Amino acid sequence: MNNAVPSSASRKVTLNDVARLAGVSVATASKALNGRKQVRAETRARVVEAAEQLSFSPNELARSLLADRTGTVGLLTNDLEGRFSIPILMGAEDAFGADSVAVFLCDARGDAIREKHHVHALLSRRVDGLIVVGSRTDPRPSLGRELPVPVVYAYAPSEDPDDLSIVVDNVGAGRSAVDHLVSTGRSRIAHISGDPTYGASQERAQGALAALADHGLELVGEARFGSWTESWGRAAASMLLGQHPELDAILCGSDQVARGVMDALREHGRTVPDDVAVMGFDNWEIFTSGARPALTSVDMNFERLGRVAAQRLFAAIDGEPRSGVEALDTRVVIRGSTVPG
Amino acid sequence: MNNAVPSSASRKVTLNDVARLAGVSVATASKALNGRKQVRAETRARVVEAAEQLSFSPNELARSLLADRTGTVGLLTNDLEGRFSIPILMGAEDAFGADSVAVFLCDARGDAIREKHHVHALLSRRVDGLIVVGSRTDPRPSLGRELPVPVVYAYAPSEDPDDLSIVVDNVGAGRSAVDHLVSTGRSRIAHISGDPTYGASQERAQGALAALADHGLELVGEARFGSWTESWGRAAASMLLGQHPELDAILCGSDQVARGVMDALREHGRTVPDDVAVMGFDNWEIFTSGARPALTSVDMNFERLGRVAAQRLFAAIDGEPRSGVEALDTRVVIRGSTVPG
DNA sequence: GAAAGTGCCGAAAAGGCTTTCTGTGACCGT
DNA sequence: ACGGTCACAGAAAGCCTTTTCGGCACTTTC
Repeated sequence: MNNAVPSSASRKVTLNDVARLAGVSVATASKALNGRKQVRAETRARVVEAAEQLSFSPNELARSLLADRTGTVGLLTNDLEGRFSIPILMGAEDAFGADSVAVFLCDARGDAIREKHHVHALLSRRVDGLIVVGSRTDPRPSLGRELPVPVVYAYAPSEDPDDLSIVVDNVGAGRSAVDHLVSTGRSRIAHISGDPTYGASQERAQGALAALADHGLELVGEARFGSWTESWGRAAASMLLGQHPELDAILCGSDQVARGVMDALREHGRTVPDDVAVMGFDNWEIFTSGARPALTSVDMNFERLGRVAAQRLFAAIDGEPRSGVEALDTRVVIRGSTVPG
Repeated sequence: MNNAVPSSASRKVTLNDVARLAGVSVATASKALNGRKQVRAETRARVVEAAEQLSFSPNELARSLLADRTGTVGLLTNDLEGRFSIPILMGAEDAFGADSVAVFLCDARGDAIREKHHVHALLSRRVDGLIVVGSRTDPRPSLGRELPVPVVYAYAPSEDPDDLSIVVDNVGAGRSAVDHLVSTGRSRIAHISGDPTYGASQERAQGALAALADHGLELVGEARFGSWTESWGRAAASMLLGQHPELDAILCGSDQVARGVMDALREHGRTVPDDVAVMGFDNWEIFTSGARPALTSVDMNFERLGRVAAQRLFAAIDGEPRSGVEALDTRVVIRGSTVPG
């Protein structure tokens, strides 16, 4: 308000300042700093020193305006407090290699209007590409084909098969879970999953059944669906134990459900893993490590998902678009709830 | 490579195109679209229609270059997978009102080098300000006073008292926790906290002791410190119950610890809340709601923290800087683990 | 009926940078 | 000594938008 003192901080040093200090033109200064060839070594040195002395940092805005590339991508999520976007974001950050690219993060909170708004805001800031992260694995509407930048869908695939989507192989995850249980000698395996309206729970169950069939086995009782909560796990496990006391393993739809299941087992006097093996999905560390014993779980490799999505986005930006759904495999993390010791 | 077909997407429509289609100059087009006064209504309408027809979206880069404001802030965190940055980010997004401001998110992962790098990258993209989120409540090094944009520290305060830091009032949180327990008729209160090297655990304990003193009470036994884990909670509670079976409440340093404590209580045949009340800190919903009964906890109001940080940052950008540490109060969320029913 | 005022529009500059193109002097070959 | 390279530096255009300023055609005022 009162004076124009620039907040006592180094104000706006531009290439012009550098050039003046080095006694050259801006053109030469630019070329010197960017390693262009048409500059004498001695001149370049002078410019570089001037730049350092002024701690010059080029204005990326101006640069982007010219280059028509901002080195910026938008990450549009619907799951900010959730489990998926954050590891995916970290993977993406890794893949981008923080040098060159920065990530704009927006949360649409499941609202299509807000999503449109964010897309528009991101585009007007001229992001080079978009990653869209869904909150569940079910297909989601495409942003459309008319966007001026490439888009990669992560976790939740796009409904449009011409888009590129990177997802988790939930069927394979179900298979590998059963494979693991069978490999530890279990044969009377039950399944308590989560919310039946989620594609993830259906797919995991489907994979588990397929694997059981491959091993010549059948599920103990029916697969049970409820919600992704501990209390559902407890309730379902209690019922299950009453009806099928012979079971020797319970495959749970998520780590949270598994925690509830383990609680119920303990209350029923069953021991884990000697008597009954338990495993979950997601490998959410705060749940797996707090369990007694620590919980075996299928890791969804979200960081890798983020990395792959970022790589694909890069490729598309560089003119190598792909389309279709790419499913990434998962990984069983073995802990005490399935193997003793 | 081969052809110049613009990826089958609407390529780069500029104000120039709009102006040409509307039959006016770019200057007029700009004024028309920005609601400036010096344009006839009829002309304005023509421009607006042309803009819509071409689905024109102004290039924020050019605009920012001119205005020397980007409508962009950087959020620098060290806790991406953790508990704090995300709600803070959401609060900040809220406060900014997604219209005008977008957030660059960077994770320094506790590495000072990486942090410097990110700061530089954000500054070269000309963010209008920075929010720095720490991973624990202990003071952290300042980014320095020479930055060209305002900085607000959130959760972890800056070591430099001339910086502005927004933190949680952990002492007050400890006080209000004890106040709640006392108000439900408890008088033999024990405290099992987390990692003693964290300022948060010390401050919460300190607040709890002060409140007890105010009520003419003393802690049952000593405050016990360990780690922020369920297993520590179980172990500590078992010991505690052996030494002080008379206790009627356990205040836990975090919700995770509280979960462990509740497990131990159940195994010792103690009931919650009738026999022993339990409460935690953080109000991490996945822990509080899974507990039996649901866990009373002190909510740290992270979203509000984010909102306030964003508001202060805005004020600073607009030339109203503050400094010092601003502590925000917390809020007890009462559930079944302290009151029956 | 001339001077002043009004309403609307466009030319041009600005913002910081990169790139192309032009220019200059040094050096080469003949 | 002269045309031709070559190495290097600078002028200027361009990216897209906003804003200032001047201009133009009117209308109002005495």
